[in-house]
Parts: sequence; C-alpha cells; structure tokens
Amino acid sequence: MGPTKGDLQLLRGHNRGLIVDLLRHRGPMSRTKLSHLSGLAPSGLTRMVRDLLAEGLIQEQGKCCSHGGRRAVLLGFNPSYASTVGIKVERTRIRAARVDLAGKILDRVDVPLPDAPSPDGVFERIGETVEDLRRGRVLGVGVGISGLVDSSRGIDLYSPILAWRHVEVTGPLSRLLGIPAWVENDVNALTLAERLYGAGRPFRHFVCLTVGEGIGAGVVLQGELYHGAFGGAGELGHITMDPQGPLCRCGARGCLEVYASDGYLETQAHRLDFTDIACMAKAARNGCELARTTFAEMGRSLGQGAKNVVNLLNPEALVLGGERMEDADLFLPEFEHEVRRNAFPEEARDLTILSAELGADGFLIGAAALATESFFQLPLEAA
Amino acid sequence: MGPTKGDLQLLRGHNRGLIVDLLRHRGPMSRTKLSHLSGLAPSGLTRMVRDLLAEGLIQEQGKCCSHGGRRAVLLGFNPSYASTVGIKVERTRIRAARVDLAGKILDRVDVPLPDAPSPDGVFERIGETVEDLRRGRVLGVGVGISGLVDSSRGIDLYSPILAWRHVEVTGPLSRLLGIPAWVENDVNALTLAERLYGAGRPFRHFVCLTVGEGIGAGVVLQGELYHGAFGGAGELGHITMDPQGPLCRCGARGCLEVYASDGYLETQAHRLDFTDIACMAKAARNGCELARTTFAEMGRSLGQGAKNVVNLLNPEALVLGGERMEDADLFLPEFEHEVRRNAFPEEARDLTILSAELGADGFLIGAAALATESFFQLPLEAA
DNA sequence: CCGCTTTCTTCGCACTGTGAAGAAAGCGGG
DNA sequence: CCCGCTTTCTTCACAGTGCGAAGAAAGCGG
Repeated sequence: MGPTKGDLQLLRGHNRGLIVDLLRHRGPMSRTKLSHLSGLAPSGLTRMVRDLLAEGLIQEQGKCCSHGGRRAVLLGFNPSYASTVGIKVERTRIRAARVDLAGKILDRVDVPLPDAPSPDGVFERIGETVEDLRRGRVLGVGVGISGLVDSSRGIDLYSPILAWRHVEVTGPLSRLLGIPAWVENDVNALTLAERLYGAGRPFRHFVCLTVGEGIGAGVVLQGELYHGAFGGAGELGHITMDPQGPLCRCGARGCLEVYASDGYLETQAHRLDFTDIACMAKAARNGCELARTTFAEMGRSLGQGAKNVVNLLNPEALVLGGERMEDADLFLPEFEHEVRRNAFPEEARDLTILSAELGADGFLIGAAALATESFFQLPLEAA
Repeated sequence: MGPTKGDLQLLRGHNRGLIVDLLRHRGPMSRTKLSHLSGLAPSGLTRMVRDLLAEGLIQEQGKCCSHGGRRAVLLGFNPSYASTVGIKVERTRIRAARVDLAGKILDRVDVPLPDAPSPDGVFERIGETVEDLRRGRVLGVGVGISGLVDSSRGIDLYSPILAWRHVEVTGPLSRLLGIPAWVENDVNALTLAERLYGAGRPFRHFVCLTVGEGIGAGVVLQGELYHGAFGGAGELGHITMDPQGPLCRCGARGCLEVYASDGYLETQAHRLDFTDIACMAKAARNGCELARTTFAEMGRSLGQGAKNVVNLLNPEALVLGGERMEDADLFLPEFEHEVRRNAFPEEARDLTILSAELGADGFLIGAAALATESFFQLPLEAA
C-alpha cells in the first residue's frame, strides 16, 4: 500500500493535506516557512515534498531573495495538475465550464435544455457536455441547481424550475461519467466560489446574499459552507418582515421577498408607468424622485432582513451578489445604513459589506470547486 | 516523550481521542465494537486500550452476553477519573459546582458578591470557591457570565450586570488557580450542557432558547457551539418584529424582547390589575380569557422570531429553557403553532420542539463542561 | 578562502497504524 | 468430556511517518 508515485491517488494523512492546503491557499513558500506554519519538523517535510513533487501536485518555482544565507527554494501548488467541471442547470439550458485547481475557467460550453426535462434527459446532456470538456485529468463534476438540495446525500429535494422532487443526482451522474459527482444549491455554489477565490477569501464567517428574481443566501461558518439539517439553511427570502404584510407566493404574509426582489421592482415599475426595471433604474439615475425611493425602499427592506442575519450569526462580512447588483448604486446606501442602524453595536462595528467578485461565473467556478475541495479534503483519520 | 503511564497528560493523537470519545458518548462497548465504529484494526485497539486502562481513564465493566463465542469484555469510560468546576457569576452571588466527567454534580457552593464588584474581587472569590471544592484531580474551571463574551480569547467583552468591559478572565483566573480556565456566555454554557447531557444530545444542529428576563439563544451547529465572529451570535432577542413597534431598551423599535419576555408579561399584568406574573398565570389557568391571551400573544411573538431562526439555520430542533418555562403550558401551544405555520414546509417538517432537561443546574454543568470538553478535545494534528 | 547564516537533507529512532496468525473463551453436539 | 465452531482478543513483524541531531549545500561578506 505504498504510494504508487505519479498515480492519481487520494491524499493520505493529515499533514500531507495540510501542506498541500498551505501551498494552495497561502501562495508559494519555502520548505522552512512550511515547517513553521505547519509545525512539522523540516526533516519530515523534505520527505513529503519529495513525494508531492514526484506526483506533480506541487512544483519548485525558483528561488527567494536571500536572507543572509542559502536562498530558499519556493514551492508552489500546481493548478494544472488536474481540473474539475462545474455545471449550472437552469430552466432552459446547461452552462458548463472546466476549471483548474486554482479556480480559473479553462473552457466553457452552453447547451439548451427542452421544456420540463426529465432527470435522465438532463443527466444525458450533462454527460455529453462533460465528455466535450474532458481534457487531461478531470477529478470530478459539480452541479449547481436552484432549490432545496441535500448535498451530503447528493439528492435534489425540490427544484421549482425543473419540477423535480427527491431526484438522486450524484449517484446516476457518477455512474454515467465514471468520475465523482457532487450537487449543491446554486447559491451555495456561488458562495463557495466567493469563499475560495472571491470576496469571501479573508473571512471565516460570512453570508453571501443574492438579489435578483428571488433572494438567496449562502452561509459560511467556521470557513465552511453551512447547510443546516438537510440543506435548507439560508432561507432569508422568507423571513417575516411584517406579519400583516401582503401575501407571498410561499403562502405566508410579509416575507422579505415581497419587499426586495425583481418582482417588487417590476410591480412598482408598472405602477409608476415604466416599461421595466431597467427603465426605472435609468430614471432614478436621472433624478426621478419616485424611482429613487422605490430602489431605496428595497434597500431598506433588504437591510432589515440582513440585520436579523447579522444579529443571529454575527458574521464578519456580507457579500452581495445576484443580477440586481447591476443597480447596486441605487439601493446599497440605504441597505448599509439600515444594517448598521441599531444593530447591536458590538456586532455591527466590524461588519464588512462588499460586492461579489466573480459575477455569474461564480456559479460554475463554485460548482467545480465542490469536486476540487472534496479531492483535497483532509481525511479525518490517518488512513 | 513516551507516555509516562498513570500521569495526567493530554491525550495524544487522533485515534486515541476518538476511542475515548466513543466510550464517553456511546456508552460501554467491547473492543470489537470499538474497532468497527472507529475503523481501526483490532490489533491497534488492544495496545491503546491497555494504555488507557493503565491510566485509569477507562475501565473494564464486566462481560456482555454471548453471541455464540467468547464473551466480549465491556469497556467503559471512567467518569471519576477527574472532575471540573463550573461557575456562574450572577449579579449578587457566585454559584459553583464540581462536576464529574459525565456531567454529574458532585458538590456545590454558593457565595454572595458585593455590589458592583471589581474583576479582581470576583476572581478572588472564585479562587476561594474553587479551593473549597477542590478534591481529587480537577482538570479546570469554566465560568459562565451573561453578556458578550469572547470565549476563544477568554475575555468578557461586555457584561451589563457587572458593568465590565473588556475584562480578561481566563488569564488571571488560570494564573490564580494553577489550572486552566475558560469563560463563556451563560446561555452558551447552558446550551453546551443540554447538548452534551440534556435535550440536545440527539442533535447535530439545534438552537437553545431561554425565555425569562430577556431572550437568549445558544446555537449548536455541526455538533459544536457556534460563536460567530466574536462571540455575538444568537442575539434573537433583538431581531426586528415590527419596524414601527415600540422602542426597545436597545434603542431599536419592535424588537422581539419587547413582545416576549418577563418585561412584557409584567407590563401586561399591571395593565390587567394582577400583582405579578405568577398571579396572572394562575388566573390564566383558572380560565381568565384576558390573562390567557396575554401568554398566547407572547407565545405567538416568540414563535415568529423562532421561525426566522428556523428559516435561516434549518436546525433539527429547538430546545426551550429559562425561568419562564414554568408557564410553558400557557404559551407553548401558540409558539409551536406559529413556528410551524407557513414555515417552508421542508424545513419545519422535521423540526423537533422540546424543553430543556437540566434546569438551572445546566448553567453550572455547562460551565464545567467547557473545561471537560477542552481536555478531551481531539488534537487537530498528530502530536 | 574562511567563517557565518540560512536552508535543506540524511540518518536513526519512536510511535502507531496494519494484516496475519494464533491464543482465549464460550456454545453445543456426539 | 472432548471436539469443532464461533467470536473475541492478543501477539508479532512490518510499514509509514513523525521527531531530533547532525551534517551537507548554498549564499554573503570580509
């Protein structure tokens, strides 16, 4: 059971994973620095690094400037060691991308979907798409779908856009493709991407909010995506703002989504005789007071909802994404004001509010990252 | 650096901790069963168990009934191996208890505190109290205080009842006592106790709500207390129920605490010409409609707040504690109805709602458990 | 060229994991 | 009572990987 060098194999042992993770996330560094950061003795590192170099997972990347003695050899993670595929299933199409181990998109493909597709039909399309993208060593596939997903069991519990209920995803897919498959709620995938490669990098605890058709939220706690008991965490869109408010499509009254979503903006736009949201946004930017207050109201409502999240979870940051962030200039000031106003001071003081960095690519990068992270996951017991 | 047998020492190595944890939490079992559950080979277990027996951490506890072959020897954790001390600092007194490693209270002491005590004064009292309780091997001391606590740094950030701000607690205390000290928010300590020894045992994700003078919440995610960025997680009492509601002592409007706390009940009691809450509760139980609706209203408000928690965190259970649970019969039905009503069905379906099991002792048991759990914590790297 | 620093490697040893083989303990049938 | 069967636990030799100590390699500066 020795290491069959050069072969694709799961990383064995804690410390091996620890070293690779340090190189993945804290950039190139010397063996000595690795030794300090990991707490391992330099002797052990020499042996481990020799193996990792032989396997191609890491590379020597020139020498560091001298500190008065022998110059340190920089070791770097090799993002081209392998790649993963990330997929987003939408109502009418599949978006897919092959992504390297550092989160960079290498190739991409879009394929259309028929109306109300069956699970097997979608899996087949995904299969073709992945084969299309397959190049070099592909470690696995991650799929993002809107709705309720139990990612640990690989099941789509409920997808409104595809009208699926309790559909097994990862089982059939990994059998079809011959490589591991993962499935995750799309906003969670986006959140993971921002966590690893985007605005969430500096934070151990943050919440990623998406504003668009609905309101989504991905929650990162202790550095990891938090799913809740069965994948239903982060239903920010349906917290109650006003028990006497208007009816929401979910059946309750006064949900946040009623006051802060594209639906709200569209309703208001029509009421104010604008053809669509874009029109109203333009007017707002040209000084139309009514249009301005519409966006401001939405910002305020969103802020009130987010304040609850801040009070409950005490995150370090809020990361805002989603399509409506195009008009961030029109509602962000009110949002921020509301979040910080009267929030428990201790909590809100250090709260950072920033925009997502990866845009719509984040969905694909995050989906691919499901496979990547699982590959590099530290094994919990020494094997 | 070999194991100096019989000596008090930190548990080294993952698997050693894993085995002890299995015996601590899953009751007595044979070496063979341990081998199955841990994934370790039986040969390794023999060696490890020999060491643990020699150290007195575990014991042989008779034999199991036969399965058709040699009868299995049951191994059990030894809760008398050592003890820890749990302390709750209140406005006028200190409550303390020595607790064994299974969460059973062995001895207890109460000592009064002067008005507005200085940190050093309190530490001195704690020191005397712990010396009083010191018997056998005491692994450490845990302290629970209401208010904002940064438990990872051992600092009381803000305690309204003691008028402390940014007071270092664990540093001075552990120097004074010569054993490790921990500090934690009191409701978090209670939550930990319920997690380990009470109603929260079966759950990996749950929220413990306390209803009384204020509303407190302790959050357990992935089986562990969640603190947030700096200990401020779980501020359920100050989520906004109604932006236009009455002013709260925190400065915001329409906080949950305004609608569901002893303060609310007292106000209503006076308005209805009852002398106090107990009186009103009695009347409610005797059929007084006005008194009944007062409690029912509180239950409904609490339920609305809790629904937000359920939507955001998707826990498996809510555990309800605090002094006001004396009157649980008067508000629990409305509470439960409201939590489940219109909550996203998937989320609420499997939600369990139950009462805390440990009562006021939970604060002490949980505080002591801070020391206990830290002693048994799995080391993250093999040492 | 020599000494000094820093970086990395080699070496032997200890701990703890593994599988294979065997000893120990209990059941039940002839 | 003995023998075979099962299950449980132990012993043994070996491998992987951690450690510290010592030393080699590489660069700086006089």
